[in-house]
Amino acid sequence: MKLSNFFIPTLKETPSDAVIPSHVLMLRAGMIKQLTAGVYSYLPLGLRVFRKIEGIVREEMNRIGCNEFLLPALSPNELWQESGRLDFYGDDIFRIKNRELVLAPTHEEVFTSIAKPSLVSYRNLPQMWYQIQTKFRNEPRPRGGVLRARQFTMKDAYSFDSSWEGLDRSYNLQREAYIRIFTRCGLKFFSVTAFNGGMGGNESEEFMVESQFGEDMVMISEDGSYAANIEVAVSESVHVARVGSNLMHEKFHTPGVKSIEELAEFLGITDKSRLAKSRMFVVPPSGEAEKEKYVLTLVCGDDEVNEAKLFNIFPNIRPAHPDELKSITGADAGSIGPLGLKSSDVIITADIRLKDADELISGANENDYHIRNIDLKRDVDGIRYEDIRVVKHGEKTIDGKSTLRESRAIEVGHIFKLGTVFAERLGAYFLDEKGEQHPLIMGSYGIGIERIAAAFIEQNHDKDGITWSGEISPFLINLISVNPRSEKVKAESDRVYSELLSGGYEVLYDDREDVSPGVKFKDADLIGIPLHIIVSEKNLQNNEIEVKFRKNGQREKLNSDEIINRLPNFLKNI
RNA sequence: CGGGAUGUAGCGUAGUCCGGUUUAUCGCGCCUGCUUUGGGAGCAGGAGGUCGCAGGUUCGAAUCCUGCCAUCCCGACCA
Repeated sequence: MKLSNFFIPTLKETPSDAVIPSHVLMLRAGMIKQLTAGVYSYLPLGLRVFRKIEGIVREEMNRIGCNEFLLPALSPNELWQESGRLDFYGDDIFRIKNRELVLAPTHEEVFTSIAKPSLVSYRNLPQMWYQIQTKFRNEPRPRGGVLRARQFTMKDAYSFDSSWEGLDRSYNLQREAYIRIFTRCGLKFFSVTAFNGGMGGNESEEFMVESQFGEDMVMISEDGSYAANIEVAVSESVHVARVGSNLMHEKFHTPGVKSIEELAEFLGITDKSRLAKSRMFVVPPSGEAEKEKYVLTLVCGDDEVNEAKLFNIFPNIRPAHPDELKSITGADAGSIGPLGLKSSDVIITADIRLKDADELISGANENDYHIRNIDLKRDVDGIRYEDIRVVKHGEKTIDGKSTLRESRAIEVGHIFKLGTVFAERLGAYFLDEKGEQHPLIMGSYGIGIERIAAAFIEQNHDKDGITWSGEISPFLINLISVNPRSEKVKAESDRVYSELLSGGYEVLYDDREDVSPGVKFKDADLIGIPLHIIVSEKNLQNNEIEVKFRKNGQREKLNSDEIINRLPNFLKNI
């Protein structure tokens, strides 16, 4: 490709809207251009990278016997009502105003609707289907360029099995394909156990790239034996010891005390573990016959409730609104607790750290009053103990052998075992060997195409620009004709270019005549193609041309035929 | 949706507090000519603006007031 007719609008200055390195560099290297918040045009150079990533994904999906589809982005409301997700997604789904259609944010429904009339016998199973397609999500806050966009490309795959063992096999095939994909893309990555998002199913793993600009918090053990999204992470639980004094609980006046910090200060203590922190949640009714339920959570004063963990115990749970709080407890936030609740429909759930703890202090469900000497074992009937707290940096792993470190990461892929939720909701059943009907057992597997590119750039850049390597580089070689106005230089660069092309190399040829050498070198470093070949008057006097490795800046001057002969070796080292 | 910030040419910006020699600043980029060609060239000339939008105050508004819109950041949210 000749740069003189390839459109790469590089920018000398950092656009003021971009903050994180991958976003800045994608804009500066002319890969993408923002159209509106969270929506990007892919320019020729960026598209080349995204297409390469798609190519790798496609190869690895095909390798495991996954069938490529291409489904529409437009999708009838009816289908989403059937699965219950029109309401579930709420404002996050784009709706078409003049038709009963949505722009699909994902494709479980549509794929299942295809499976339903076709995968009707165990003889049709298993099947694995995928597509690489544009997704639309009305993200409340897009950020980081293509890291979180409202329109983006996703590889989404779905498996259909007739048994749970079959699901395990499909899941593992996908899992292995993911490892090959991210490895081929040149990412340093790891996987973590993850939140299933409340969509049912059991096992779920996210593929993560560690980055200070990532949106996910993960807990990683120092010995590498454990990694989990903070939403599900567990640690060795340090129990609050039972004192056994059997002191009677008593109410006391705490004027103006609203937070655990204020309570600790009021009491003049620093250890907050016995200050039981209470929060009220509401569980919506799951069926017509059911009533709304309330859940009061208790964690140590120095802990936080993990709402994702809570969601797994109580589906669709949400925090109570202030007015609900008042009517359920009789008090406002800051004064609520497990004793003396106004409503009798409250399930009290304490974190396992507080199992059978006593001498606790909590709100009295009366503004400006707290109660001391609460004994959960003695005073709270029907209390449940669950792991509902957020794990903290520096805690021990659950086996006590290593220490957990908190880190940020970019999620580039997510695989999980959906189970039968969708098949049941959409009525996709098959007959087994005995003629019995069962719902299809599904798995769902996603990869963010642009996110891989962004994550790669986060891991591979320096002060001058991107440092591509491996299979996703837009080109392998950047041929720079330092001064093509010189007949000699032009003739030799043209000759080298055609030799490289006939050798099957992907070459970006900077043949621009009206641009100074400095601009060419700066652009080459910014775009970051791994190997530069430089043809200049100076070197030609010694009958030489030059190779430069973008990443480490190493250079070598040699006769041009020799360079071309040694290219396979040079390219091995990038 | 809460909190913060910003909006001036393709990009980056000065001016805004304290309204008036402002014909809106400067750099990059762009156009023309000449020179230049190993790290974002030099000289000369030139084009390019509803100062986000709408209203208001005023003799006079980029500047003050009101409303709206857009973009970014933090948070909430994000199977």
